[in-house]
Amino acid sequence: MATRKNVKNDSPAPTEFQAACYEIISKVPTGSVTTYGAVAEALARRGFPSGASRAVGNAMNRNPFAPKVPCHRVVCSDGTLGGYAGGARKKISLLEREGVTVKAGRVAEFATRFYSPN
DNA sequence: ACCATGACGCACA
DNA sequence: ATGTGCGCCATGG
Repeated sequence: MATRKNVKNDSPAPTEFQAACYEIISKVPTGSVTTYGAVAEALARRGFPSGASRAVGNAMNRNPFAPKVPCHRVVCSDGTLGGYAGGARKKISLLEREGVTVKAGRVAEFATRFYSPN
């Protein structure tokens, strides 16, 4: 039985940053959405550098727990969808399936749907 | 240790 | 309202 350290792991353990991201996103309720920037702020409150919205996107992209972790509920600050590892189409499906309407690549009633993580 | 990449955000024109 | 450019941070090679 090879020791873990000698085995090449396809699913590397998440960094502290990523773990924090996933934890935060997990709190976003069904039917609501949050933004990369909002998550970044929550991270800042947790001691991480502020303004890491882009890094958050990176973490989502590498999210090994998708769709366990609802990363599809994370959109851009202007209400546009942003990206999705499974394809934009997929992201839209998941959202609408949860009651979130997407119109012209943008979340309908964005301000109302928006959820601020803590 | 350095350079390149990317699911962002914001200011400007 | 739309498009372009620049800045920011965490990762991977």
